[in-house]
Amino acid sequence: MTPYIDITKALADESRLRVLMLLEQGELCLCQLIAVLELSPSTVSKHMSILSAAGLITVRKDGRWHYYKLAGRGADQHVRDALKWVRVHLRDQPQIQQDRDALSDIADKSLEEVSCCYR
Amino acid sequence: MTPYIDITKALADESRLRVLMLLEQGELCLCQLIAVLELSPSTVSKHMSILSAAGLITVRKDGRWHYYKLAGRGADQHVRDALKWVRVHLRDQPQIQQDRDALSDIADKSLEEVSCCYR
DNA sequence: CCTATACTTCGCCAATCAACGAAGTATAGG
DNA sequence: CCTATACTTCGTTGATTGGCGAAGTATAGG
Repeated sequence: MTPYIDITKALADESRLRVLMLLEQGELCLCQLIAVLELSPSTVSKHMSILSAAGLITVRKDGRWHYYKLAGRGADQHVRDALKWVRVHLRDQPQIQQDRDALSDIADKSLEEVSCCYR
Repeated sequence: MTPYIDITKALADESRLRVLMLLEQGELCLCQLIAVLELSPSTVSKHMSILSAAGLITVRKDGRWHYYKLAGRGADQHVRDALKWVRVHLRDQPQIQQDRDALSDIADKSLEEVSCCYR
C-alpha cells in the first residue's frame, strides 16, 4: 500500500496542495513557489521532494534552476486520478485564486528578480 | 480549504484506508472493525470519528451497536470522488484482500461473539 | 580557479498524531 | 434500579511532521 499512502500523505498538507494547484498554470521553478507560498527555501524544497517521491510531480534541472511540473501522461493512473481530484475540487478555493494572483504578479519578472528570496 | 484537507488527512493513514475498503463490503459495527484491524477499541473509535468528521462515513446507532457505512448518494461530490479513488486503486492490494478474508471469517459469527474484543 | 547564487541537506524545535489503558457514557436485559 | 457491555472520551507517550536557519552542493559567469 506504500505508494498509495505516499500519495495521500503528500496531499495531506495545505502548502503542498497549493503547490499542486500552482503547477496547474505550468512548470515553475523553486524560487517562484517560494515567492508565492512565502515559506523558507528549505521548507519548500522539502515539500517538493515529498511530492516528487509520491510521483505527483517531476523535476527538470536547467543550470541553477530547478523546474517542477505535474506528473503527466507517463504517470500511473492512481497518480493522475489523485491530481484530478485536487484539480477539480480545489479549483475555486479562495486561497488558490489568491495564489494564482500572486503568481501572475511574479510572471512578468525575471527569475533573477524573483529569486531575491535567497538574499 | 479545510473540508478538503480534512479529507486528505483522513486518507493519509493506512488503518483508515483499510477501514474504508472494509466498508465497501457494507455496513459494519465497531467491534467487527476492531476484530479485523486488531487495534484497541479506543484507537478504532478515534479513527472512525476522523473519517466521520471528514464526511467519508456515516454512523447509525442501534442500541449498543454503532454501525458505520461509506458516505453515499447524499454526500458531496468531492467526498464521493475521494472514496472512488480509494475504491478503484486499493482494490487489489494484498493487505485489503487479507482484511476481506478476515472479515468473512467473522461474518458467520454473531456480534456478541465478535465483540469479545472488549473482554 | 573563484565568487555568487539556486537549491538541498542537516539539525533542531514545537506541534501534531497514532496508539494505548483507564475512566466515563449509554443502552439492553434482568 | 442494577449489572453487563458496546462504545467514547481523556490523559499520556513515543513517533512523525512542518517549520526554520546554517552548512553543504552544484552550476553560471567572470
